[in-house]
Amino acid sequence: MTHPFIRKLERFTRLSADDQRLLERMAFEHVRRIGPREDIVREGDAPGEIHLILSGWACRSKQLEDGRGAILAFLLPGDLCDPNAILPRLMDHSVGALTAVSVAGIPRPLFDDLTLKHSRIAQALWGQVLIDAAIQREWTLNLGQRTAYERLCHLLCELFLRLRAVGLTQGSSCELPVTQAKLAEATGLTLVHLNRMLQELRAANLVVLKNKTLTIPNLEALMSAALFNPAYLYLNQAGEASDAAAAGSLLALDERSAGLRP
Amino acid sequence: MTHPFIRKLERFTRLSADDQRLLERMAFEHVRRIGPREDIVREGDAPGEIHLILSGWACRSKQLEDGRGAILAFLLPGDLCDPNAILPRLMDHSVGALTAVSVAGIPRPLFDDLTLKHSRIAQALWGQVLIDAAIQREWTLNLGQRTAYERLCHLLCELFLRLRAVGLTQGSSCELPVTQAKLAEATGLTLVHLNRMLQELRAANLVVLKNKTLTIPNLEALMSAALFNPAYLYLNQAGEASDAAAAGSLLALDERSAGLRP
DNA sequence: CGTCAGGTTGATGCCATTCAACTTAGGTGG
DNA sequence: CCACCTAAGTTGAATGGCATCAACCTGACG
Repeated sequence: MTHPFIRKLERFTRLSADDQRLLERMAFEHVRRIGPREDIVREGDAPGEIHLILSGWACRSKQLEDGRGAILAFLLPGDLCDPNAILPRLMDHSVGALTAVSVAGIPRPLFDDLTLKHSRIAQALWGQVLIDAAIQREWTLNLGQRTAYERLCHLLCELFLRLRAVGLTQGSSCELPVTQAKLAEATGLTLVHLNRMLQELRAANLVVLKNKTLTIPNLEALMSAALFNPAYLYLNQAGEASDAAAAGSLLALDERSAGLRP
Repeated sequence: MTHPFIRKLERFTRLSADDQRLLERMAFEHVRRIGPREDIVREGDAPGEIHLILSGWACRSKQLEDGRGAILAFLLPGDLCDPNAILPRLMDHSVGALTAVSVAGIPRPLFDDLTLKHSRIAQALWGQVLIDAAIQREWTLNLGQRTAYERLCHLLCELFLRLRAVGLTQGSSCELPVTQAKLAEATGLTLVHLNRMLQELRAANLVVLKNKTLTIPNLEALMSAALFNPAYLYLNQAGEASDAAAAGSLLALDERSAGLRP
């Protein structure tokens, strides 16, 4: 019974049962709980820990001096917050919690030791970094070339597929615990215009969004409206198309980390 | 007399003289020459080599199905073309030469051996990957939040500073061997509008651009117009503020690689 | 019951696109 | 050497996508 984040790490390299156990223990021995609008890491920090999201949503964000700011990435369970920290560098952006979040905050020395002795684990982690980079490139394309409408379609597709990959979907639905304001920040649109695009999407019957729950009646159609090509997510073929009902993994995750709360 | 790309790699970790020699030999034993509009790596490739740019300009680019496409990054001497290849994965985008380019195409087996035995080198390379990721994030912010005018300012600032970091500037000037069409693709603007922004920049006396040569009379002013914060480039303080005249490194690079041409 | 965050709607205007033409410079062949 | 061609850059006018400003609505909550 492997955890979602471990399955996610195995997208590249197979991890031995030993490696897996080690990772799990490491992660669940350093759980930290973070409230909805708190920061996990702040710009300029010299982070002493590597943060791995266990549950909840977070985002990378960066501000201009005059106050304008953007969300640069959404971080979902299984995602690394600060790969930068793997090599000692200051953060060039912040990571903030969008919902209540539980993260594993693994101290650098421990982490270094882990990756040094277990090259497979190191490799798996670097794989995540490369996927993150691929996603960032796709976002660049998104903002540069797609229309507002396509942009929103694309973002919703990506989030849904990424959630499904870690077993956080139920059929054609998933949680979307973010405000429209946040979606606007992520798509480079104003709140007003994002709202209008969303309504067009609803009118076209491409999405149902109510009570923080997103339902995609026809994923194919949404993907085609978004000009979405999932290659950049490097999902495994069959294995990751499973949802929570099949994997039962969301609960497993939450029970575990909750159990460790002080 | 170290090469620019080696100095660049040392932005994080110090490399031993041994490491440096090894790297140089490795690079210059596998030089490949590539013409102006040729591809270095193509989307979907399963690359057998790691490519390092020795001279010339290249770019990452990605297309949508309907033909729209964007430049996602400019690659300058010292940059890695396909960090993705460090772990075995298909390319999710293409890398094309913008000018005549000479690249070191290091075969994977050799490369793996190198990084395995010399952890410092591996670390230095991963550092580059992380800088690339930071640049990509800044581009996301650029496209999402900055106006067309600021966007162009920002791009020119970044290119100038990155070139200066590898000794490819002369005073306040550098080569800018790309067409306006390419700048438009990189900023998410139309060619027409980019041209107009460029003229505004000229009128404001912030840049002089003629014959593929960019001159920035007042870098401070340009940076301020761009809301430019250089932190994300992770430049060293003093060392990398040197230009070609001081370092004499551009010539060194070109002579070497040219000498190896078949 | 007031307050506040989140969401929705309308009117207006500007930034950037689109379409279309024209200029300039470099290169090639007759 | 000029005639022609093409890539690159420049300019004008009209359109439209998205931003801006400003209300107003809704439900949750103390």
